[in-house]
Amino acid sequence: MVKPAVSSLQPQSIAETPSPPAREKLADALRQILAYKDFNSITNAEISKIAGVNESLIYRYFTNKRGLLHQVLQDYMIDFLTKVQKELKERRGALDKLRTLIQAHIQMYDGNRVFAKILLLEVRNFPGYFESETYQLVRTYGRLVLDIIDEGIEQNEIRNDISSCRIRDLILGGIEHFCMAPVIFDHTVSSESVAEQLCNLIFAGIQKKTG
Amino acid sequence: MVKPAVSSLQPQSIAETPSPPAREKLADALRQILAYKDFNSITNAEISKIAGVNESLIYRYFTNKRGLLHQVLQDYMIDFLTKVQKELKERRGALDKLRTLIQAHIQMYDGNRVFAKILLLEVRNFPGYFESETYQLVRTYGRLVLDIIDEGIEQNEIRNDISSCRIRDLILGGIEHFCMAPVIFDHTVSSESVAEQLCNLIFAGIQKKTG
Amino acid sequence: MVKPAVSSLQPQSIAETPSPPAREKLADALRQILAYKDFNSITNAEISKIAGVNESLIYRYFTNKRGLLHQVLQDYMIDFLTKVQKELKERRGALDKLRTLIQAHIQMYDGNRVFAKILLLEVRNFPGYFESETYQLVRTYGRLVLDIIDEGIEQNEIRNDISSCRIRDLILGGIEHFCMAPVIFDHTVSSESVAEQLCNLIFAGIQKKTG
Amino acid sequence: MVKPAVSSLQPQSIAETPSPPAREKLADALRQILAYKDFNSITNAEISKIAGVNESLIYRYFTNKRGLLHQVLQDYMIDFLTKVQKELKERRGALDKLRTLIQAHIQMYDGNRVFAKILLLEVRNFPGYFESETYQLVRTYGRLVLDIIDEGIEQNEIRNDISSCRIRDLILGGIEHFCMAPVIFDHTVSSESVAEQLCNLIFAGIQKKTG
DNA sequence: GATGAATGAGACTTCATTCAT
DNA sequence: AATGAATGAAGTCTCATTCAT
Repeated sequence: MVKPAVSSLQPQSIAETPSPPAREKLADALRQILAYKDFNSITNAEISKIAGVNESLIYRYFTNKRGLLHQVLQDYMIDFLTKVQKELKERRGALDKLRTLIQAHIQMYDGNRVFAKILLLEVRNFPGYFESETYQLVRTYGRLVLDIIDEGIEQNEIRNDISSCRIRDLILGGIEHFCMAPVIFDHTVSSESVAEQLCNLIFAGIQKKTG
Repeated sequence: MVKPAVSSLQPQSIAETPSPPAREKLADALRQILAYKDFNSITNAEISKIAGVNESLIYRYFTNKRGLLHQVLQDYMIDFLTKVQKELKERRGALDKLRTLIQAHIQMYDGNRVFAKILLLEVRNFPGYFESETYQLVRTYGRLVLDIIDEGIEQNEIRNDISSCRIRDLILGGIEHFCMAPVIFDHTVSSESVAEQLCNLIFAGIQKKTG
Repeated sequence: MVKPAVSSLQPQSIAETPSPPAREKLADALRQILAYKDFNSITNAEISKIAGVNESLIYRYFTNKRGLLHQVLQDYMIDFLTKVQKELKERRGALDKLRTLIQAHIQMYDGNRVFAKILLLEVRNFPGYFESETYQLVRTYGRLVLDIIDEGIEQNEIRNDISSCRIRDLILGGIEHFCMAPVIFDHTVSSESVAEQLCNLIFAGIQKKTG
Repeated sequence: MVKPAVSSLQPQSIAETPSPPAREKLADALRQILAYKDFNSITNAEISKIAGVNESLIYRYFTNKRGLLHQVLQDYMIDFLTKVQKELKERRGALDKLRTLIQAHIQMYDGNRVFAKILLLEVRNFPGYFESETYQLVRTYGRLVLDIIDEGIEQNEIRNDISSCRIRDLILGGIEHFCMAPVIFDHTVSSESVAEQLCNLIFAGIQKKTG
């Protein structure tokens, strides 16, 4: 009878046995509706109606409505991480890698508004999120950025008098803050020029003064 | 009577006739509960019980539970804005002003966790927020930062080859991203040293290269 | 979603798929409580408690409390109409039919006080009632009476110098006015003798003077 | 804390010391609103706003909202009774008196829709009504009709084989039933011709067969 | 004679969630 | 693997009514 504790979100493990159709249909439906509606305003009834499956299946497959949201976010996150890591493999040097990452990040926010909205607007207000497996994936991404910065410091590309965490905060925070308004008010973004400007600013701040 | 549109949350105007005690009691109660509970988990019953007033007064004075939240945020925001503007009056030069502002901002997130949580976690997922009078106050703050940067550009303190908006995004985004984790996981922050590091980074990025 | 207009009380259609137990339980409960309490004094909580089902089911099955009342009235009305029509089939001649109908009507008011109270006291003050499907049933009954009178006029049993509507008003109004006090103050009625008196009076008034 | 028992309606006595203005304003306001709105949909706030006085005065002057309604009805009833009694003084013979009364009654329903609606639709569903002083006035009217009928029986104008109560029920019920629809759906009534028809019918039924 | 704040209560509405089948 | 009924819990909303001043 008690509300399930927040921590009981059991996002399904990443590799899954052949999904029963209903599972995928529900995730598809939520993605589709999130394009024009905020999560709180979406009802289970709506999701399952669009999915064409029974409402209770949300509970069978995703623990609850939040779990479904987290699953959708997780799927997007895995795709994004995979893509970024692939792109980074072709780069040499921390600054080059950062530029690539920043651009990919902004492009993602611009090109996948559903992903962006979930990440920027929909999950943060739910305390259980920060204990979820999904959040661990987001932290993985944060560590990836941190690793690049640390590599840059080691390679003398990046100044070593400032905590690398702070540098990462600036990069990710800058990107997020910039993208927030376009995502909220549905404006497009010229991702390349913005990435260029942000890199220009950040690199000027973090680059090691040679000589 | 038509249902009030989300945007009509009607935050009370700033200067108010002697507010009835109940109004203040409700706002106090919500502030108090937000210290240990997220907004969604707080019920109207809980708020009014702690306030020691009748539940329906939430609707009389704040339209609904969200409106009460927005009012609380607005009260904090007004205090913060007033404080920052006062401090800025004693500063000369854009960089000095930015340093003052960044430090005040971080100190606020550190010292007033309820304010910080509302701003960083609780309001963004509600679409009506971005049409509220409360959000306009937040934008006022954003413009304040922008004005300082523009002043700095005019005075040749800050480089003019990057949009001032981008600079602002970096500053505010950096602050927010840094403060996010401490706010979520209830860690303290050594606001001075962090402000110092962020200023150091940002100023290196935005300062006009002389010569 | 727009608030449902009063007229959309949506009484369920007469022939229904196997009604879920809860639906019937709620109707039963209201009938039971109406025996000793007026509709306005009955709360949703009381109805659902006696029904042993959840309060919200009132809204699922009947739109609202009024809708439940109308449904109960409609069920009674259908039974009554069916019974009267069956009895009338065995009668020949308008006056004979009227006598049968008048007696059945009074007997119903006497024997089913809940039905009587709803019809005489509880629905009239609600404007939406007169646009409801339930009210249409009541009008159907009115037309039935009218048809008998018209038949009587055609067959020269009933005078043709007075509008048949007026005759119907007299019959139905007389019955209602007579039954009002017994219903309100819970007195019994000797329906046969009263029906006899009313018929005697009315028939004397409406009969065609032969010769 | 308990709801006042229905019987505690204390309609003000008929002759009153010079009414404070507010009292009359409230009654006027209710009369005015009842012209286009049913009693349940009218709020105290609305009444007092239109009256231009404070809401609480309803309680000072009329015990509660119902009391105000009853007072308005009572005022109308007194006027009506006075008028009818005056008209009757000029008539001789029971049938003549009944004709006068029936016509006055229908004319009242037609000419004063607020009075009609209160009497036909708004008070009956409130159990306390039947214990109120106001209802006693209505019964007074009923007795007046009865007295005329009894007089007619004594004078051999009216048949003596039927209870006079039954005759009264037929008269008053017939009038009410006829007027119900016009009042509900706001149609006008040609009171004279209707009165004529009803009298024609009723008199044919109740007249003593001479010879 | 009057006011405005506060109260209590109940209707209404909507959901997420659970459960029996 | 799925379904539909039922539940519990709040938020929302609106009032009549009371009370202190």
